[in-house]
Amino acid sequence: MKIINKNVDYALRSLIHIAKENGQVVSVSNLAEREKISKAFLRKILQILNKEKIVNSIKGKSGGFVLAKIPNEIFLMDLINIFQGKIKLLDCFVKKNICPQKKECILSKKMEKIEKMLIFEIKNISLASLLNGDGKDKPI
Amino acid sequence: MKIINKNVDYALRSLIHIAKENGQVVSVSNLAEREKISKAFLRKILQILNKEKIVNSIKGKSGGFVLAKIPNEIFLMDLINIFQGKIKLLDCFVKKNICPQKKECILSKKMEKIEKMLIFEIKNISLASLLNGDGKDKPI
DNA sequence: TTAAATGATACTATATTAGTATCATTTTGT
DNA sequence: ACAAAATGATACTAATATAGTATCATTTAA
Repeated sequence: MKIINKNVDYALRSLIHIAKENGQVVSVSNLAEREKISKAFLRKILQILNKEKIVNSIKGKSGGFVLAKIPNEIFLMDLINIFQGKIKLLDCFVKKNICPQKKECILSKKMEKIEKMLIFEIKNISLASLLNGDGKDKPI
Repeated sequence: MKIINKNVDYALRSLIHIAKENGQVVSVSNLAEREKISKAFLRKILQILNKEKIVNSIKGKSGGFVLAKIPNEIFLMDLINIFQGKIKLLDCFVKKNICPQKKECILSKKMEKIEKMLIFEIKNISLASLLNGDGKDKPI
């Protein structure tokens, strides 16, 4: 059971790559070749990142992508939200209320707590912190 | 993006239901009817829980299932492991080492930390704590 | 003016999850 | 004795999500 899928994986690698170019335009061809990822697949991912304003695109020959934000304003959480949808530990429990004998479902309460904690932690992982290696994330 | 699937959902409901019967044998027919879940699907789930020694089965007419452990020795984590496999935030990052310029992949380190925390929290959610509503789990 | 890039979008393939069905065996209740 | 009601094992189908490919249109620098 993996939590993070390939879209997010590749998106993250791409962003790391682009960030390291320090503002220079990076094309999908370039990225694909250097990261050894299918070009067609990467294109789709970068197009989405563009729509979501994580990167900006430069059209035409010698075009490509640059970051649309500084690295410490790009979070792993954003990528997960974009490519996998909002994290929910469970769909059903809260709605279906599996412990109906209680005023409030105990499980759902516990889950909410854990969910919040998980989201809080992931939310703090910025691209910057992955780049510079100081392990520091943007304070809240 | 949901983290917990239907097998785990239904397994948990079934266990809660069985636990409340206080040692009385509960058949799948009974469970299915009362929880409004497909009988065939539930059967498969209970068979797995039996193999995994979470419940014991009583064969033959008026047979069914009882808990094989006391409720505070049954954890949500067990169910997730059984039905969804071990939780991993990522498969790929650690192996593929997406930041090869570093001695150790920063992302993978961060992920490991979060993963451990998540597992720690989930590990402590016992069936007992969902039943009695005191919110207390078995201490470690 | 053409080659190399992205934009939009439709399509296919694979894997996972969800759900159904069936035959065999066990065992209680009549 | 034996039929009914249960589980055991297992194979199968359906639906959904993930992964990956392909194509035509548009843009723009060389």
